[in-house]
Amino acid sequence: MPYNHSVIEHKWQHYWRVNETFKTVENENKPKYYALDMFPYPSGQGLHVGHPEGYTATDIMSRLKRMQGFKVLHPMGWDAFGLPAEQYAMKTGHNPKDFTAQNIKNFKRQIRSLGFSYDWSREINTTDPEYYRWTQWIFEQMYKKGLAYEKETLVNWAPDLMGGTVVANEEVINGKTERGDFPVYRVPMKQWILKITAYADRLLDDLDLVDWPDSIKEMQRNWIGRSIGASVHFKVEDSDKDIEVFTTRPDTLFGATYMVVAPEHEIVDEITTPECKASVDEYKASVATKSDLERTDLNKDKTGVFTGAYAINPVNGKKIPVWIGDYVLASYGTGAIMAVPAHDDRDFEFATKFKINIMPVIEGGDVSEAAYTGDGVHINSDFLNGMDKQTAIDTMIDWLQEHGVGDKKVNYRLRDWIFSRQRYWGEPIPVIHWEDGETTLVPEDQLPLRLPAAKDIRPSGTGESPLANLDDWLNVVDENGRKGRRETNTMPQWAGSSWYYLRYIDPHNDKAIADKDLLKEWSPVDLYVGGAEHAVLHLLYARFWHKVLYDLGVVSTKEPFQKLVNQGMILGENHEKMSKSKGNVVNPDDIVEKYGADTLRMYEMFMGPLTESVAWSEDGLNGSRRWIERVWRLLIDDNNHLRDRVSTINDGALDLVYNQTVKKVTTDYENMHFNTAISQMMVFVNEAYKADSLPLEYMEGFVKMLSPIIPHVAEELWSLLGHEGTISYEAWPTFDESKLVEDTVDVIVQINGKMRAKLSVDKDTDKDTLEKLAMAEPRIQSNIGDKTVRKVIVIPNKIVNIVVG
RNA sequence: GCCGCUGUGGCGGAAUUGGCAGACGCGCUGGACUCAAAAUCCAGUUCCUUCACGGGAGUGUGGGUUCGACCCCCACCGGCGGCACCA
Repeated sequence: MPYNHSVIEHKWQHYWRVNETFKTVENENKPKYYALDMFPYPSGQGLHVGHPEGYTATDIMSRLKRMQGFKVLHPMGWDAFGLPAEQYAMKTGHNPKDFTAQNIKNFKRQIRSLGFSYDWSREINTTDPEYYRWTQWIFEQMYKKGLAYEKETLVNWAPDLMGGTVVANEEVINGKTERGDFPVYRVPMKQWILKITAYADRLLDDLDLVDWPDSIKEMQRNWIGRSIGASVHFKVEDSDKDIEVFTTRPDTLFGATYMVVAPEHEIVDEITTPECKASVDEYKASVATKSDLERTDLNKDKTGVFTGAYAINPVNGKKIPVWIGDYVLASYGTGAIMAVPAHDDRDFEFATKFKINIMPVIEGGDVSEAAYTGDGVHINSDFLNGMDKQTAIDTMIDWLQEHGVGDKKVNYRLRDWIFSRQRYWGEPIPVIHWEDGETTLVPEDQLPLRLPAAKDIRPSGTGESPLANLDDWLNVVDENGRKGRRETNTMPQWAGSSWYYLRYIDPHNDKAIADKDLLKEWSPVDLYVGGAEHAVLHLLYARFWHKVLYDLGVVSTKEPFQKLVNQGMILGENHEKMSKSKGNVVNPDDIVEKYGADTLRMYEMFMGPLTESVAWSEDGLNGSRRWIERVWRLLIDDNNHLRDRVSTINDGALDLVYNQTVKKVTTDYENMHFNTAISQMMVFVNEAYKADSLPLEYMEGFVKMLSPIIPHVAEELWSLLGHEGTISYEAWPTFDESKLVEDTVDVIVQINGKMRAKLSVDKDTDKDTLEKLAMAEPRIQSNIGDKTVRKVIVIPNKIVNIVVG
């Protein structure tokens, strides 16, 4: 019978399900392996062919490890809060809960059809109250530790998104929202904030502990953006006010010829002179209405106005003007800078435009042309004269400390995480605001604070979430009759995904986020696979929460994800990103139906390295299908019986290639080089087709090696080879090193580095013999001709290179 | 602009430590099987040159180190990703 994917795949998926083949067993005396996929947001569009690429990779690793004697945790779940469900609900009047449940059902059907070895008894869903109960619990622990606080702050307000909502810095791309591309404005609002900056150093330094792609580590380092410098205090002339600045170049303090303060800085109104008040107010107003995009991208031209005030440069007592300008950000450092136009490009541009004095303090460059930002000998700098940059920096910091006007200081580009969202479909923040001004947490024993059912979700119109419309839920009264109002903000989508990998370890625990011993047994995640788009957002937040839980004694590892792999993108056949509008989207359902899940899995692993982006090819897919059929025909005849060629007779013809294949496939799998592992198995099959007899032992080993990639076919072949039950826990094949040793080797003979002949000689033939044999080759002789042999390099078993000239 | 990655046949991609460039697959060409076609099996397939043996060129470009470079170094060009007034 020819290979019938549909019958086989249904048969084995059913078998795995009823036998609970992949149920994780705890407390077994085996090494553990935790293989995790980034769980999906169950969108209405269903699965995309990009999803199974990463899922297949972790599935191969899970199946390999089981056969290598590991206990494996390989779960799946749903990151199901999120914007699209709420948008859909608002548009249609449906409930996001029902809509989400329906999408999950479809996603689960699709994922199951691909034959992944998930332990579905551990499935989690971030929108399940029994799950978000613990998301809220973690928030409460943060609140108690002072890591969650409310503050009136400048937020990224996107009035056109979902009836108006606040988005995190990380969700703003070029001054527009990541989702939907709406303009973002900076407005003050009271928000919940998580103090991620308190962990900045550890988030940076502990990157050294994990095995992640360098690019991701680098992106996180840049995002955290630690810079070391100094703070310097400048007195405002004729006032008791003081302006503190942060600078990485305290060595250039003698070149500071003016200061700039962010327009939003509170000191602006205090120091602005009456003559300048009108122009300052006008400037502040114009800045306030600008979106971030207009302040940055669209307007590279520097703007600003003079406040009328002067500050005193502490190092030389000179009077310098204080300006305001929006090129200084209120949110970084102290919101004020000392400007050194001679040695900073931005200050140079500003000073040139406003004709402010430019004073060089380092030799090199020409300050009439451009700022000089390189190293050099300091000049015009009193006690720093003659020093290089680093010496001058150290000397100046000492001076500032001695005179009490400054100190060494570290600053971060990373800002605290604005955690509130003005949305319905998210975890309610478990907080009550009382009429007397007190703010309390919902007591832990009353968690989860459930999201109220709502038929009609509408924007509140006030900038608050739709929860503000739901009076029954909103208003509370305590035992003393004190009235309170629930927090109407909900958590961002990143909340549930910041700790889900822990819940899989003990998903039904109603006493704790997970049992402490089980957390110890399974942490950390050994392999985490997902897209690079989460490089900073999800991965930084999850690391932050993990460290908080570490400090609370909940988890025992410093880092959550030991090894991280980013799979590449699967592009459309036209080499462009798959999208509906381009019409190049491939639906996995169609592929599974027509070719089978095994073909899809095999093709996605064979098309190129896991980490690279590769274009889809229907021909390539078809080739994978044909190879599976070729494997099938190698072993199975037309009557669905094992071929007679498969027997216990071993004539030795396949010894070498089989042992090579076991060795290469094993190491390639372990290094996740699936494309080359497959090509080695293809080589093996090509050899097997030429062999007279197919030793049973080798065929069984081969089927085992196939099983992580094409598990349904492998299970069926395993049965046809005469075995009962599943192949999933059979011992991984081993190779015989002695069979890999060949007695003769090919040695290349080169002339001036160009290959001219090949010698087939006994292994370990000595240098002299090799040289003589090489010289005796007719082709070598004719190539040397009448030229002089200058030198002969001989590397036994490899090469003879004859240098002539 | 800055940071990181990347560049190999008609296509997807291999090449462990500096040692046969192009494994494996797709496509294409030829042969076997067939009345015929499809499927399958076998063989060939970097380019130029040669009937052939052979010879020459060749891993984005230019240079360098080396007996020998896809691999190491320098400069440049193209592609992808990230950051982008962060003082």
